[in-house]
Amino acid sequence: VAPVTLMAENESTANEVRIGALAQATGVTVRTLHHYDAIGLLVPDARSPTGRRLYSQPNVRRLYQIVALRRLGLSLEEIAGTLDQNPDLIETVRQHLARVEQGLELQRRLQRTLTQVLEQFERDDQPTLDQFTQAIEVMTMIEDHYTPEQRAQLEQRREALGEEGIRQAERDWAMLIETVKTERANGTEPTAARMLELARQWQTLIEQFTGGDEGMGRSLAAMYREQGPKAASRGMVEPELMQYVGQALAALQEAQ
Amino acid sequence: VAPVTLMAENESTANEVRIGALAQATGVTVRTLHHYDAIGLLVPDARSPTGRRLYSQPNVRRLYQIVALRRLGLSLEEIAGTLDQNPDLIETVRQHLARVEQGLELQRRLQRTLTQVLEQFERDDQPTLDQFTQAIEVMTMIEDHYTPEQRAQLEQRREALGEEGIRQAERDWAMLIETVKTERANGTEPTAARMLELARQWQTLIEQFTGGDEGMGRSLAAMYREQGPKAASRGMVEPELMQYVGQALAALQEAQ
DNA sequence: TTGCTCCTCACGTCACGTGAGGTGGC
DNA sequence: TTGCTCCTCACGTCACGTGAGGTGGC
Repeated sequence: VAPVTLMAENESTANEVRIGALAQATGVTVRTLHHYDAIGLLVPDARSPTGRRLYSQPNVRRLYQIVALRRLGLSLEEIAGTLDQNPDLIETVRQHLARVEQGLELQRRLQRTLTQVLEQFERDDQPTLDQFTQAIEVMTMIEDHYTPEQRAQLEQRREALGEEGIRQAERDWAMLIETVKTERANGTEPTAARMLELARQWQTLIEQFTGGDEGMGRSLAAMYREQGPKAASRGMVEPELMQYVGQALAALQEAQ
Repeated sequence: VAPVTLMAENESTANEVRIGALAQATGVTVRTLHHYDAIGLLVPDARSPTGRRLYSQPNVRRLYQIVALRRLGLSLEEIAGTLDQNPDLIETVRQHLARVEQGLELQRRLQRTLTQVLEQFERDDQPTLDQFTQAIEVMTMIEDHYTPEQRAQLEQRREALGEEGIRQAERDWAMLIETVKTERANGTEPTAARMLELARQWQTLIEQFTGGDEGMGRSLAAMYREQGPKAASRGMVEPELMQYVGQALAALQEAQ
């Protein structure tokens, strides 16, 4: 029996390749070929009497195709579909390209967010975790709600203001919000004269931020609408307070 | 017993949040919070007597931090490390940015490969799978071995040649290779006059491809060295034939 | 009694990597 | 007898999604 077995194994080497040789030739691992066999993507045409996988020439050709399509980033399932039901190849690749480009856009966004966050803290000492968290949320919100041009404008304005200017603006806002809160707690009507004056200040601060640009104003408004006042203002303004201020702003509009 | 239980549950709502409310407030799913609990990333400070998770204010704050860091694309493990052993945050982000940029470069490469492959077949009828596989391998090899400038040059040359020109070049190569194969099979010495003439033709075809550019020639040579003649020539030239031609080219050099 | 919230398993995802334990041919 | 190739399980990866089956408070 032994010689016959030997013959069989020897003869087969003519046209059939064993797994190790195939792996080496195509640059994939033996384990990968096991996997492709298991999922039915590439099942060797034959087995030796001792159970070894024997890959035929068509098997080898198919593997080259698999490897090539894998380079394009297609999933094994898509590859199987492409090879077995050969749908429109061009169309498959076109769709895949579209996916890749979407992914690229997301990555670029992430890159911008990371870069901006870094820039903001690079010269500072270590920021606290909460400062950091805030910065990330602000950056993400800006990416979500402003166009590239608007983002460039915001960047310019920040540079023009400088660190001190930004801090001053933050203080201005904090003070104004505190004052409004007090009035509300005291039961002042939103249409009262004192509140109209505060609403005017509110408007001025917003205009300082938008630079009087209407599109910027709309984006800001959309952000408050979609994220809610609390998130959009980084926790500084509760929804109820926003509504109160909204009434005062409306009254101011009418008065003008 | 019942009233006591009720009291406990009611009292706790003052400062502690249940999982549903927390999920809604932060925009994550309940399942995600379960997961963070399971891996120890965010373990609620308390449980109600009936086993419900009760998140304290510090728990909530931590979740906000987790969500923010997750937006940057950090893994949960990295987030845990950042929050618990607070290493240099800036440095962590800087390294992450570097990784993201590496990924971007790979994606851009893939995008180029896909675009080129598409361009090559878009106006044609459906190419065969093998033509397609070949094109992918060629594109990948070009991405691997040529600089962006060289790739632009190649692109220009292709456009200048036009489809017919490219096909002609391919025919020229195929014929020359066939002729050389025959000489070799006939036992012609690589230094024989007939072979020197063929080597001269070989050189001319290479120069046609490189445009006489030295850098391009070096890249081409590196490609043949690193990938092997068979892969680099898309199966047209076996290593033995390449060696034979190499000897003829060397002899030609000396003769000149 | 009927919804709603919450609980704990537990499997599945994608493409393999990495042992573990064993067999067959030089 | 010693390497080397090959074989078949089977667990692990990452961050959850998605049921399955059950409980407690309005």
